[in-house]
Amino acid sequence: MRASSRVERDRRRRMADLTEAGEQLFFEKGYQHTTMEDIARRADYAVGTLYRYFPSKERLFEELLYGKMMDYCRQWEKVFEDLSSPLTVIRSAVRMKLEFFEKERRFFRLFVEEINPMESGAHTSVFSERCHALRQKCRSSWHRLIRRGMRLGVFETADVHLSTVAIEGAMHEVIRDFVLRHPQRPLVALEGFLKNLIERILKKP
Amino acid sequence: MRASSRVERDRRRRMADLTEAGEQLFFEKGYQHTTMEDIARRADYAVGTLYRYFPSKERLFEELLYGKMMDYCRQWEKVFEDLSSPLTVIRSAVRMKLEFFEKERRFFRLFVEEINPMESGAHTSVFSERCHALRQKCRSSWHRLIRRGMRLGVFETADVHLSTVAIEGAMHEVIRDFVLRHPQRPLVALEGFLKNLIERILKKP
Amino acid sequence: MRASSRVERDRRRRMADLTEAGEQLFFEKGYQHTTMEDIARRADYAVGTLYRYFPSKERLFEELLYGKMMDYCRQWEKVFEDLSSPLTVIRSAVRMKLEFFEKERRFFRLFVEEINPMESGAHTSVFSERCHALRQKCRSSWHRLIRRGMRLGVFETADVHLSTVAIEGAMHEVIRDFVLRHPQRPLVALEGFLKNLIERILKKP
Amino acid sequence: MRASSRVERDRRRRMADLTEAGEQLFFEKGYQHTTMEDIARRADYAVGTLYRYFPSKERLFEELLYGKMMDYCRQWEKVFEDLSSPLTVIRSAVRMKLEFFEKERRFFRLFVEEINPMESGAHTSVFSERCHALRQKCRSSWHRLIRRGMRLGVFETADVHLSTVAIEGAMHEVIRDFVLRHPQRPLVALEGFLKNLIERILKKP
DNA sequence: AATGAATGAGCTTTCATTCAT
DNA sequence: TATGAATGAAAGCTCATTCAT
Repeated sequence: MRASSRVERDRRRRMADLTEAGEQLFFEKGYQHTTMEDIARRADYAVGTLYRYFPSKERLFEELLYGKMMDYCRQWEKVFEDLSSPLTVIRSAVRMKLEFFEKERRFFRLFVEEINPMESGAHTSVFSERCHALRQKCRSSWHRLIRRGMRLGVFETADVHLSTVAIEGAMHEVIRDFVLRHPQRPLVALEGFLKNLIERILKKP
Repeated sequence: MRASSRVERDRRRRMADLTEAGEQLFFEKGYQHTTMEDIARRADYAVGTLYRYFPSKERLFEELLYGKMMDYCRQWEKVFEDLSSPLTVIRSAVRMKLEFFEKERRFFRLFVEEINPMESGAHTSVFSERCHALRQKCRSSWHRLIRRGMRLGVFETADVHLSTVAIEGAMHEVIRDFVLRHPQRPLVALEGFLKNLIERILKKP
Repeated sequence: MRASSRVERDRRRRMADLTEAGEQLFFEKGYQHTTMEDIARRADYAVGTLYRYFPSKERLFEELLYGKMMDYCRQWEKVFEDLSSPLTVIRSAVRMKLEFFEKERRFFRLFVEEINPMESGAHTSVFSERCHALRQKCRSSWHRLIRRGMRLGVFETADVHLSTVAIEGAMHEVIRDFVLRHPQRPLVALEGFLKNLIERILKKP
Repeated sequence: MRASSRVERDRRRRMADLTEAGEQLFFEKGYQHTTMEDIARRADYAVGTLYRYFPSKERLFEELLYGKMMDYCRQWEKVFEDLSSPLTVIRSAVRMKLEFFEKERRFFRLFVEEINPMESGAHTSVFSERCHALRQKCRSSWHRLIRRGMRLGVFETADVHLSTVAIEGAMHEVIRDFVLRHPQRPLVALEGFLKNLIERILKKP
């Protein structure tokens, strides 16, 4: 047990090394222009080794993506466990999202450039089932919050799912625009605007 | 002059043939999986001919994109020339967008899957200067409308640019979600929701 | 018509160049150890060109094989058109086979080493449908001849198919053994033995 | 001696485990498509261990082949020790061959698909010297039998070596054809045909 | 101007073998 | 002695682009 757990831990660490190298390179050169050899070299392994850990380039990418989404999701859900006023939760959610994307600025770029569109993916299979599931989970938190707000009479009655989608679309686009325009400025500058935006979308006047 | 204009006309027609073939195939198989030979064959030209009209695959794509954006932009601007109540203009704009994307459902799929993310394009050069310019132009119409609304006291005071970005992000995401969920239903079903959404974002309570 | 026939002819010639290079190399190094690049280089083309003519290495091999089998089959059938005494036909067939394999010594080596076993091919798909069909055709000639000989009372009654198979197996093994033992001696030395062999297998005592 | 013989016995057993696993896999997936890792896993050893017992994949295969050929040879020679009428010996030999191949149907498939052609082996070295030697030994039995038959005036005078080769070629091809056509039927069905075949090839009319 | 055969660098993936533990 | 992670050369195949006709 001792031994196998060390083995397992080492394996995890190596996978992390490799996805880390992948992340760097995907970010620097884009998914298409990153080769498996690039990644291997960056991580200081041989190509063959890569294939001992990931069955394909696509799956390596998926693993990286899933890992980040897990992190994000965990934090997101923690925020929504808070059962105080919906408006408070929204503020926390906005802040959490900005902080996460701040820390993962590189990943966010990757996300909006390559991953998000893959979701619709008639032509790719990178956005796997389990990634979809995570996305659903995050959206469900929104659903529950919005429904609670409606029951409390704080939020206007409207299509819950569409509202969620609209809010996410708006936030992502605003963050993206900001990142592109002000690559150096901290995202937290958007906090006020986004909080207001969501309130306006949801709140009973 | 006579002759050269006929020549020019033929040239345009051929370019249209080729971008049309490209559009079909990019939609069917994705940009990456469409080859120049595919396009040539579909349009019933030779590969070499393609290269007489477009210097590269990327530029062919760009041409296609630019053409669609021009169409879109022209209609968009016409809508915003209307100087009646901002709320009326919004309703027209929503309807126009939905109708355009309805007619160009294929293109819209392409847009959200492949083009939109290219905009940020550290890794591609498909979203050209002139495409950016068109996008700016469309956004400017929003800017002007929102400012007018503010002056009229109909709209709340807020960051004009960010509001524009938020509205566009929200709309695109809602449409995308709808298209994926209900590939057959007409987009016009979203009209009410979107109009309300924008009003809530902008209107003074 | 004129032009397209020239084009077609050129294409044929090029395919012949390439299969010829393939044949040489497959013979020299074996199928497995011959790379597409080897073949391209030998034929003085680029790898890509190879793939304009053959969709895969396997299919290139199959084409080569099929071409040879066609040649063989054509000559074989001509021999069996002769309706004189079955024993005369057998003598012609033996001579024809020896001459063909003499001319195509290289190919015969390839045949017994790599192709023949592929026929059973649980693990390969090089021996295509149409190759099977050709083999059937050749065997049918034997069938007909043997049946005729039986009707004429010259041949003993026995299982026609099994007899054919036995004769072919015996001939191929004898030729193979001879080729390996006496790489320089002409195959025609086997004529007498093989003719006798077949007669003994078939003839009424 | 005591200890080392136990060690030696264990070593034998392990080698048998490994060749057994190899045989299964070579049969299931073909030599080319079977990897050393497959074999190791099937036999429940580590890859490295495989290399402690066999210096290469090729040699592992050779070992397997040699083992089977030894078995075959031993039985074969026993049959030919019988000094009764040559025709009786032929009948026994046919039966023994059919029984052996029946029991080792898997191996026979492997044999005709992959091993037999390797013998001529310009391109492989699997059919080793010692395998050749065994084959020679088996053929020598035929030689002796045929010569005895000639001396006894039962067999026609003919080239002894070529006759042997012809008989073996015919038998193998007939069995192969039968196995492919009737994967389920017992090979013993061929006994009559093969015995007759050989008699006709050898017997004085 | 139109053609389409030719190019060849580049990709992802495989697997027999090694060697530190 | 047994292990199995690491290796890396080499394979088959693709396709944007060129250029002689």
